[in-house]
Amino acid sequence: MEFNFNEIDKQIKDFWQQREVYKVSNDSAKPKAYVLDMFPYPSGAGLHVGHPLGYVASDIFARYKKMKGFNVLHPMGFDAFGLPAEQYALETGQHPAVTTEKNIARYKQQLDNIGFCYDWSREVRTSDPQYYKWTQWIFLQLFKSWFNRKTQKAEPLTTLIASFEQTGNRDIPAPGNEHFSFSAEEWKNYSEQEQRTILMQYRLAYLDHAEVWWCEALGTVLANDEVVNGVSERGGHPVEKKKMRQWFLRITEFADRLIDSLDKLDWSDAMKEMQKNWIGKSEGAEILFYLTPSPSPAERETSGEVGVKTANSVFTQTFNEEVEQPKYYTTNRQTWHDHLPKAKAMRHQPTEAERIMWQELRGKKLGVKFRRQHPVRYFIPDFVCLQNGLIVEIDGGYHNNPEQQEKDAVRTKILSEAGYTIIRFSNDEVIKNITDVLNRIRKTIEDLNGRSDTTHSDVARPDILPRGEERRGVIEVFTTRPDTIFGVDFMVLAPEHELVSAITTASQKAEVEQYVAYVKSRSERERMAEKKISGCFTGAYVQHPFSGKKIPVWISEYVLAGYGTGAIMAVPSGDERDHAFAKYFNIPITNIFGEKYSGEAAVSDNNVRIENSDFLSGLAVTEAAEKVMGLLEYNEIGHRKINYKLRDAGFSRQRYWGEPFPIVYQNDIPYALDEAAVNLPEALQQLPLELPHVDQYKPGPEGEGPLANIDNWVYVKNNDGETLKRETNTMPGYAGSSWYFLRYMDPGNETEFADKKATDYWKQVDLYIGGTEHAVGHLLYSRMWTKALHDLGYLSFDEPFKRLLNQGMIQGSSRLVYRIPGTQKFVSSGILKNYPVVDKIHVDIHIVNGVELDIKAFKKIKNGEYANAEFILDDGGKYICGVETEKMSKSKYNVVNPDDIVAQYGADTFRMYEMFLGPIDISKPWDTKGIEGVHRFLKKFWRLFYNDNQELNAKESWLVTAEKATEAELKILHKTIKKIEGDTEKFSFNTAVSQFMIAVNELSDLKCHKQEILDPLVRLITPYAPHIAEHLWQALGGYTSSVTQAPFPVCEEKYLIENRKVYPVAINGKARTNMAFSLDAAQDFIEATVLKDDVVQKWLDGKAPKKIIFVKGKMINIVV
RNA sequence: GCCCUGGUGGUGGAAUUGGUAGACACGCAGGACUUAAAAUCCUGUGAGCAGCAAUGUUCGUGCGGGUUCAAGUCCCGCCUGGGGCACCA
Repeated sequence: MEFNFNEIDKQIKDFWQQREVYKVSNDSAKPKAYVLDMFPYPSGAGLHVGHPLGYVASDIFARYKKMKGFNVLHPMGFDAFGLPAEQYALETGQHPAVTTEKNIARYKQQLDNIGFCYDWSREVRTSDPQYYKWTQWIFLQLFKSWFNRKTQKAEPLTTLIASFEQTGNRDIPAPGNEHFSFSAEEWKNYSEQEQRTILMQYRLAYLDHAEVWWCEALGTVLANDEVVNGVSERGGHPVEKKKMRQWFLRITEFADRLIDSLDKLDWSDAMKEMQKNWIGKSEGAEILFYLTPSPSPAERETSGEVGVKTANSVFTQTFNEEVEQPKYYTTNRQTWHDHLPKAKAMRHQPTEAERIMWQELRGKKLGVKFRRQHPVRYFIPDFVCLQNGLIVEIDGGYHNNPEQQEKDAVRTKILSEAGYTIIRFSNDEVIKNITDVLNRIRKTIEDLNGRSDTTHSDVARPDILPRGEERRGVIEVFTTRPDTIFGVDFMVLAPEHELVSAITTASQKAEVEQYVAYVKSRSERERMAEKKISGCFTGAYVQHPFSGKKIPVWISEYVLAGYGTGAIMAVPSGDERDHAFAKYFNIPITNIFGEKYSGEAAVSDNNVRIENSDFLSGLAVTEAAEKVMGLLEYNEIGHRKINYKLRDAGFSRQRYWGEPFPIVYQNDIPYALDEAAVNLPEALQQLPLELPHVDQYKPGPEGEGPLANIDNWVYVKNNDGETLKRETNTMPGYAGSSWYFLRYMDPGNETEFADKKATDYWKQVDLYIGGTEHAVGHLLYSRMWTKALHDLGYLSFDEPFKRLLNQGMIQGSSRLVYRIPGTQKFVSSGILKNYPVVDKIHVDIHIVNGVELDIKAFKKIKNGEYANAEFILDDGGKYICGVETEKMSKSKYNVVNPDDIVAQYGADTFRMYEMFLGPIDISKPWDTKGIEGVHRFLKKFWRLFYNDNQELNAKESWLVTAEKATEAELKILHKTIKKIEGDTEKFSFNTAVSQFMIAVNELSDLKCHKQEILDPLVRLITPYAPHIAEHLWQALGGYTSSVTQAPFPVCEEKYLIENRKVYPVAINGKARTNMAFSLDAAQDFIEATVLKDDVVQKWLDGKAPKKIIFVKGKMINIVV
């Protein structure tokens, strides 16, 4: 009987379906295993051969675990919201729900063709209202929660509000707005609107502003993907960045936990590395640099610290130009605001010495007005007389230690540079001899009054900073190398930094604006990848906190607004990009590395000593950094800071086909539908908030999504008759995919996203298989959602995927034709070198035979766009296409449909061939050649059971006997069981397939048709080739159960024991001969025997061996 | 640019993790069966050199160095393919 795979596939599928062998129960005495695939987006192109690679792997593993006695959850579903369906709707008018439904039906059929063991009763679809009801619900949990940094957990907002009412936010700074503080009293006095604005700064799902690509011509917001070479992909229209109000998830608060709990996970190091790098934790310091008037011509000439005019005419400013002087206060407004509460607190708890001193100074007792604990610059000195710039400080006894003195020296220096005079007294002096102290203060006041030119420029106390006003007068930078602070030669702000327009001088204005406009058209990636250096001087200067040097402030696209503070201190001698920038713009470079710095390249080595750096000279990098950070903190001009590359996740899309937000706005303040404050009718509070039907998918006004066009949906009336506005954005693709693995556990639940009992039973996904293209995005978001749900008490675990296996991508092998630009002439790839400039055009692989183009078919495609094409053929008279390996996608016309392969070779061949292609985690192009080998193997396997002569019927051709198996046969079987089990456990599926081939080859050679061998062999191959296995299993025993429920065979070591080993014998590491020895032979005996060997003798050539290396069970090496 | 990952015969890949490089397949060549084809089976197949041959011998895992008795595997420096870089999923 012939191996008729098509018939077998069909029969076996029916057999499984009738018996519901894949139905999974949440109630079982067996141990559980959860094996999950990343669910697909059902695209219009259908499933291609790349998708099943991971699915086959997980299916094999799931089946294997089942046979090993586990209750296995192995579900499948669809990530059904997304941009392509909406694009398609825009083009054709077909509703995304309709096309999605159609695509899903096709996907399911394609998946079933391959024989996966999914329990379809657990299918989920993210676009199903019964599913996204819970996506919306989880969103609201995030909206109503905050991250408590003390407990490192998400908590309901109620705990935050309780804390505000008790102590204000002094101990709980708002993420990203740490300077903003209020008291309990103030909190209670805020209006509801103000309170909600504050709460928004804490919510895990919050509103903020962010830039999106905006295309005026299309009237829509575009995805990065839709912007190609700086213009829209559709139509090639210009695009620019536009700020819009968007939802965000505060994933940054979870950054540390996302890093730390990676240790608990069984993921590849590469994957963990990628996640860590994405989160990008780096330790360093934030440092304040105060703006200062530009240096005088004299300062410029003598210091030589400022660049001169270059070819790029960046220093076009003339030296005598009047630069607008910043207005000086004792400190800038921000610092004042930051310090005032602290100063007040200090006033209330004076030390004994301070109390005595204040009694003597207050009320102009010395003739001048003193203030106590009054912020000046970065400090809060004890007593200040603003009239003549005198500061009186009282030090504790600890100021005698050298470290403290050094810190104070810096403080004194900064204040002196600002024009203040500082006198210090110790506690003892004040307490024991206040008269003497006061005399000295009087004397100093007299001296100062006698001085005609009081140089300190502070005039008055500043107003308290209004809430929300940005920091002015100071540039804050983040650096990971505070040790290099004396090497700072210039500052660079991101062009979109909020201070840029404020600090730019009149003469630089035009140039800066031009540069900012240029950058606005550039994507972040372009900016990072750009090798060409560009930038622009703002005309502004800041003052170095330690040296007082005046430092020019530039802007450049290599500094990104979103990272750190959006500003850097540039140290050309220590940073490659800063170095290139300084060289390009001719900015003088300060060398702080001595001989290590050649003048040609920045010193990237961290194992150096800092030189030419005042109090840091001679220190190693880490010592210097510590010292600087200590000084910065003590003097309040900066602080240690841990910075993350990770940004909060943008969570809105100006699109139609996604989950609507269960949010309404009242007076522009967002509320959850069910919040009492907005008083919506009961019916409007219910989830799901269904996506309304639309007939048009055109974007709404002002870049809003299509939902904004539906007035009768957007505007709702509450019970008080007020009109509220709905959120018109929808959620992004990753919303639904961030928690779908939970829904599979309890897919039909109407009252919860999943029953706690179900999540407690299935817990984490034991094995998650998917492509590396999701390495960061999806996995990071899922991890965050799981953590949040765990913290809020809904889950007992806080990591979703215990073990992760990344399948490599199956790439397409694209075919290209080359057109001479502006013509209809196509050049064969063989003679391409004669035509240096050509357009590359993808052609459908189905009209290419190997690499030869079917010219007739080509002329017919695209409605005859190429009907008149001419071809410049190569010598063989053929048109040979170019070949490129790239992602398999519809747009590249390189998609191979698994259905075709299954029809031609059967599902089992397809499954095993995908596995045989190579290691699961390696990317490889799809290539059908070689599939014959796997198919032949299955036929050969079949012939162990049946004579495949077509004329014989099943009974006549049956070969299996009840004969007793030989030692040799048992050895083949058990070695195969061992290898398959080991390979399956470690996902080495390609070598497992090859072991099956070896076993079948060997058994065929032995003409083995014995049930004793073949019965376990059939069970062994079941996970890999379930259809043929089921058929043979039924034929073998007429079993009533399915082989998929049979036990996996067990390897018996007793058949595998070897007592001899053929050793390779090497001379100087090169194998020269083989010699067999018993495994328990003594080393002496082996060495002696080996040396007698003819071949060894020949290579020894009479010389005595220097050394003999014998590794038991491995090899023998003789060193001559 | 940054992060991750790969590079081994004509091709896909294997190599117990430092111990005989090329398992298992594809392809190709030769042969058997057949009127023929398909299917199946057998033999050979990294390259060079020597030899009628058995065989011997040198080279060989992207490139250049290094460590080691021994390197595809470890270290340093390059070249190069692929994936990701936050609105494709």
